[in-house]
Amino acid sequence: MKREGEIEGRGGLRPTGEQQQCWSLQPCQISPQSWTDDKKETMALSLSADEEDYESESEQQQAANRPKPKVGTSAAVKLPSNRSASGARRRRTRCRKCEACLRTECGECHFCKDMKKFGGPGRMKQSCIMRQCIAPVLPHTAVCVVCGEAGKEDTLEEDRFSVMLMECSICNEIVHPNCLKVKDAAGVVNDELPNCWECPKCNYAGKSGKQKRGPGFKYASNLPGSLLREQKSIKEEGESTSTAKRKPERDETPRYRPEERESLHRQPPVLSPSTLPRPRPEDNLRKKRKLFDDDEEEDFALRKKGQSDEPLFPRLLHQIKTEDNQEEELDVEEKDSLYRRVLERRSHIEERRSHIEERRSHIEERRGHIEERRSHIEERRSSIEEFGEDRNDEDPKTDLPSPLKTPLLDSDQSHCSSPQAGPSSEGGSEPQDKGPRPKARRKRRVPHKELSKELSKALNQEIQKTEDCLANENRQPLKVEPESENEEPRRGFRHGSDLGGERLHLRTKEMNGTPWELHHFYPSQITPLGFNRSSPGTRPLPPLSPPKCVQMERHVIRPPPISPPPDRLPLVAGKTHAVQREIWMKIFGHLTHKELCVCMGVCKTWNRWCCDKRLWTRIDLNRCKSITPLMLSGIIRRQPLALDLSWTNISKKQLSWLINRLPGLRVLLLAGCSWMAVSALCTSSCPLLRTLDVQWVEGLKDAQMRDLLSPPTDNRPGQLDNRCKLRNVLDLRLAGLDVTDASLRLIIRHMPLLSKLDLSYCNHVNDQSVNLLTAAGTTTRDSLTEVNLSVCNRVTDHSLTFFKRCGSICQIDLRYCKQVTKTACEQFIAEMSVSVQFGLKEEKLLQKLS
DNA sequence: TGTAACGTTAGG
DNA sequence: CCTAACGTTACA
Repeated sequence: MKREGEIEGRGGLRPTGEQQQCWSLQPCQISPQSWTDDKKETMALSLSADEEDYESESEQQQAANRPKPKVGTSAAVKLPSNRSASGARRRRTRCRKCEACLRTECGECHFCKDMKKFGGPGRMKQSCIMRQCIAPVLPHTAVCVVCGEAGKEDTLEEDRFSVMLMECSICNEIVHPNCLKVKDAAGVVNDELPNCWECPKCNYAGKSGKQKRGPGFKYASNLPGSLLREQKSIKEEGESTSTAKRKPERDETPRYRPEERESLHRQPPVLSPSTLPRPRPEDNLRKKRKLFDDDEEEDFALRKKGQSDEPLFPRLLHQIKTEDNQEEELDVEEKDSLYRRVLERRSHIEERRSHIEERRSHIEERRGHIEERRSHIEERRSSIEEFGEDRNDEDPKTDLPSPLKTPLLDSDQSHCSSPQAGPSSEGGSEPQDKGPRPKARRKRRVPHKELSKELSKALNQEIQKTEDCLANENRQPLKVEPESENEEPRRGFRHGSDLGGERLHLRTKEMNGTPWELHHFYPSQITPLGFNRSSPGTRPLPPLSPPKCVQMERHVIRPPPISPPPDRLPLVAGKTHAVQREIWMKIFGHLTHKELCVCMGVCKTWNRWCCDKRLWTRIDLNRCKSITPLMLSGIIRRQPLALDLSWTNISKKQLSWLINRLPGLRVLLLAGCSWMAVSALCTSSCPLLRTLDVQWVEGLKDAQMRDLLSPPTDNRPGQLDNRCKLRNVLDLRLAGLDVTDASLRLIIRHMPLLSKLDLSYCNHVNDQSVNLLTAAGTTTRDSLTEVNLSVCNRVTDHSLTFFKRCGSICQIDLRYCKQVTKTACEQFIAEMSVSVQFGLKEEKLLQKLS
């Protein structure tokens, strides 16, 4: 019943011209301007609640300019005593219960500033942005147009719906559903607004009114902190929210229900349900549902988004929350889109944050390198001393502030873990607690501006020397492709560095790590609220805009140190700790990455030990919203074998840069990334890659698959290799891609070792595809051990006969394949039992019994 | 198209 | 009566 893209201004009710004709009980006025909205099926309707006794001069004047509505057959009934007469819309009022209503005015927003109490002229007469009611209610004086009584939902526990007042968003009539004569016709409840529906009369007449919104939308959408802007932009960009455009997409790609999601071992994103029935007149009256449960709502909002002050979000959640299954199914799409909007907003903020962070860390990095260079000189002077020194010796705790307490980290933490972090935190319209932070940050930066040009020039030279020096020493590239040099970091450096930060120098040097490494390794820390894991089934924001990685090129990478780490922990007076490094390593092996990061802050030796790549074989940045250069360098330093960058908005450049520096990478997970990013694999070689996960990569189709599998375009000397870049891939995950047999042919040809293939949710995959994979002469016929074809609706029972040809097949996942029957699976088991014993682990999930 | 303005309503 | 602010129009 809800359709996307219907967010509109506070004007709310906007009947179409057609409706307007049937709509005639009250004089209504259509402004000329509103006709332009007609295309969007919207037409402004100026209605006063009691127009019969309200005819202001201005209104009368205006009326002359407006097209007059056609008056219906029935005479306009003036019901001065009954303000709920059809056509006259009751103004809604605050619910006084919702999160927004319970807030106090922010005093900072546009409207607050206008208020007299905040020293403004008081002309705008609008509610504080932060207080715009989520669930505006009918006024207490509203009564049923039929029986003239008020809503009685409070008095009756049972079937409250029939006795509560419902306002039709089309004809504006307020009635008790029970008081309606036509009982078998369907009313469609608008679950975005309390007591709002499309009444049976209007619904039966096929009128489609726009849904009323609560107050606040008109303005909120244009002010900082509003998600509505994003909604709007979504609507505009590619029309992704329009049902018209979504429908074909829906037909192409199999979608699934939330409950199915759980049962699949991988969790692809929530997409639209395959069917989204638009409520039709013949539908029965919707079951009433719990619309506004504040507690639950708040709780949910907190869980999903953090303690946001953004008023829209709880509203969005209303839409998500439903009680009956049918509704739930309907809402998946809505939920998806809503979350996308939320996520989009969030990612935007994250992006900006990370940008700031990047600049700051860049400065840190450079500082660190200057220091490192110094320490290199020191090292040459007395390498023994270098190894012998204990951190405490050279840097007593009294001098070195705890990393957690450095301003930088303070601010990092405030970034990352602030429960306030959220869409609304950006625009400065945030109330109360938001104030000090930006100011504090600005304060820190004040001295930066005092940097003299000469000083910065000298520093830059120093940095350059350091970089050169390191480049020579480490035989590893220190700078990434310098082609897109950007002045931004330099500026940032000039204005943004704090030369007095000797402590920072020390810290950077001592830790040989970055703030990120030490404290931000994990997404749960990086992203506010640990949002990354909270909604496993939700498709995160498609990486529309890759992170701003302009600084990346300039970001210096510290490779793993060449000199072996000390075998024992140096103590004071040249003594060493009794426990050997390898023992420590065993202990560290039991720690989480987060804990390792803490350990890295303990001392220099631990710092090096904890960076041992054995402890970091798998780095998981799944759903980490922004991948910063510091993270990239952290990854390089640890040289993981497995890297999970799924659902991140990593850019092509970043990924390309990474892969080229991770020659030993075995597992690369890029689910849900953009094709733009994934295309980095086309030009880079990762010969040892065993697992490649590109499921749900947007825009990855046959043509892209061809690029991915064709020999590298990179023809640098020594890299000339006509073989497929991914020739050693054993495990390929293509779930949710629009790939056809053309891609499968390429895979068969170029991935001779392919053992596990995930084609779930691939709508184009059919029996012929299975035939290809198992055809005589293909390597996949014998190499395939696990094939996932779940939710491939074109696959039928026939595929099972093809699988009989597979020599090594151990698992065939045909769950949720509509055309695959249980009988066929059983038959497969029976026929295979001659050579191999198979069993059904789940319905249509065939597994070899060992 | 976005925003300022304002008449008027709702609640107390 | 007051204040708050909804829903609309006018205008830049």
